[in-house]
Amino acid sequence: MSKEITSRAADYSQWYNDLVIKGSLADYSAVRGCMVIKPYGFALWENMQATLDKMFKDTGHVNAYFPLFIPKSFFSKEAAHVEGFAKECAVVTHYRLMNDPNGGGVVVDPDAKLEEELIVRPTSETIIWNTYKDWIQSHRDLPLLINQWANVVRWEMRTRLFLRTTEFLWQEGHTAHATRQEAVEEAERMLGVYATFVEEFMAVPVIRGVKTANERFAGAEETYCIEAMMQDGKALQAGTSHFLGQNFAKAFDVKFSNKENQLEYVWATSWGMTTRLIGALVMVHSDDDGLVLPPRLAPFQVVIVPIYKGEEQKKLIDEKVNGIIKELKALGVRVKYDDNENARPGWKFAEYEMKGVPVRLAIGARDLEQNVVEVARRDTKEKRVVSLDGIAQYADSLLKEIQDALFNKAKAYREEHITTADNWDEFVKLLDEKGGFISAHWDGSAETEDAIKEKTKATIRCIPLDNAKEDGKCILTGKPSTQRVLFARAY
RNA sequence: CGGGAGGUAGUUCAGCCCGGUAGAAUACUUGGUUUGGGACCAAGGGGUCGCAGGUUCGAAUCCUGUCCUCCCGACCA
Repeated sequence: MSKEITSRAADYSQWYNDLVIKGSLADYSAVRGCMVIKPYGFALWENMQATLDKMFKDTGHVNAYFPLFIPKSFFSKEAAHVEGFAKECAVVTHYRLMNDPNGGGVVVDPDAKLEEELIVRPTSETIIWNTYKDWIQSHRDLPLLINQWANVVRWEMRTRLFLRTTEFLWQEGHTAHATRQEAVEEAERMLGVYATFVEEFMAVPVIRGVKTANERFAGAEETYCIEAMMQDGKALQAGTSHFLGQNFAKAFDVKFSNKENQLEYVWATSWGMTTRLIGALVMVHSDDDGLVLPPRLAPFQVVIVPIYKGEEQKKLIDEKVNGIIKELKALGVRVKYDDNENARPGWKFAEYEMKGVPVRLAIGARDLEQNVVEVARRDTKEKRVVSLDGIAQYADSLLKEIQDALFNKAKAYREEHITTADNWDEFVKLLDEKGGFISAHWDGSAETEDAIKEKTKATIRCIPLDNAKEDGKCILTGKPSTQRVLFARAY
């Protein structure tokens, strides 16, 4: 990487950190690599959770909860899985503290050593499949469609707010099926759910695809993914859905009797989305004035700021605003009336822009006289004076307009940043100067993929699902290829 | 784990090179005036300068060690 690109990346990181912190989403905590999600950020997460949870239930899933701790031995049952996760786990070795006999503090009681260490889950496949073994006997027990909302811990070397924290919140779906076909369909269905959520609610366009063998989840036969493009031209994996084949069923001996009374291993999927998506939201839509949140997920969709001198004016404004709030709520709009006397209007304007509230209404005595209100939209920063008559409907339709505008803007940016490259020089130049996805031929071998990563830091983000077949030559080796794949530098 | 930067008031940082009473902005408290884009005036509270040693009459400042944080890389959702 050139010096210039390195410093640009650092600037972008700084920009991103500032947005997250000043936008009141989260902050660093006292614990290495962990963050505190603040109430505003958590409200955003709750909206995301609620939306996804409904989508899961609409597709037949139910929620359950499995333990935080996983016996170490469970990890040795699936070889590929342990290979993928063993290096980055927090391990519980003791269960008691004691006063330090040498003075002051508290130390781990050496007598309280656990017989078998417990792993703080980095993902729950093992504990869940150990449980499924007891739950599945017959084809009548299938399919088993379960989701869990939980926290997991991965001891990553380097962390970034939301994008890669030591502890993060997520949902993980774990399903069991009688046939390969059914499991594959489930994995594809959930990828569709994710794509719909990210595009329609987060207003972030994604590319649906499958991972190459190198990038596949540890223990999966196929990993489906959605890939998004950030404003700095780097890619971000926004969700994955795995077809696990019979790997975990075999590792944990989960068999069922089919209709012919023959024992078969079940077929599995798992799929997950995390608080990382909040980072994606920030990186895709925000600008130098702060966050820009999509209306469908914003904790507050409309904020109303009164401007007044004296109690009398305030009273008149309150009266009018209460009516508007009622109408907005009837339309299902999340609205906040900020009549806090301690902050002045200008301060509030800046504050809500920083927090990314999609629509702001400013209403003062002057407006009341003329029966109007100032409407400001966050995405374009456009201000317009609008009649108070029908203002709720106006705001509501403006929210929909903003939602669409955000998606279209992000999509236009994404489209501009998918470029084809037909030879190595072009490929490298695009990566260094433009970034984004680069559509290029690859000979299909893991060695070539590794070599490209080694040379450029770019990885194959995905092989798009609707990929057109096209004969060509691999950009690195010149060997024949049947289709283009998407490369990018990624988070 | 490698490379870089840094740890001083709640926060952001100056002071360090060249040792001599602990600073600014902002935030906070009180009072007043303000209120259409982060107001102003006045008064006030708040820091064992990351930690431990060393040099010195004297250390935020120099030396040694150590811990932690951020950024870049490797790893990853």
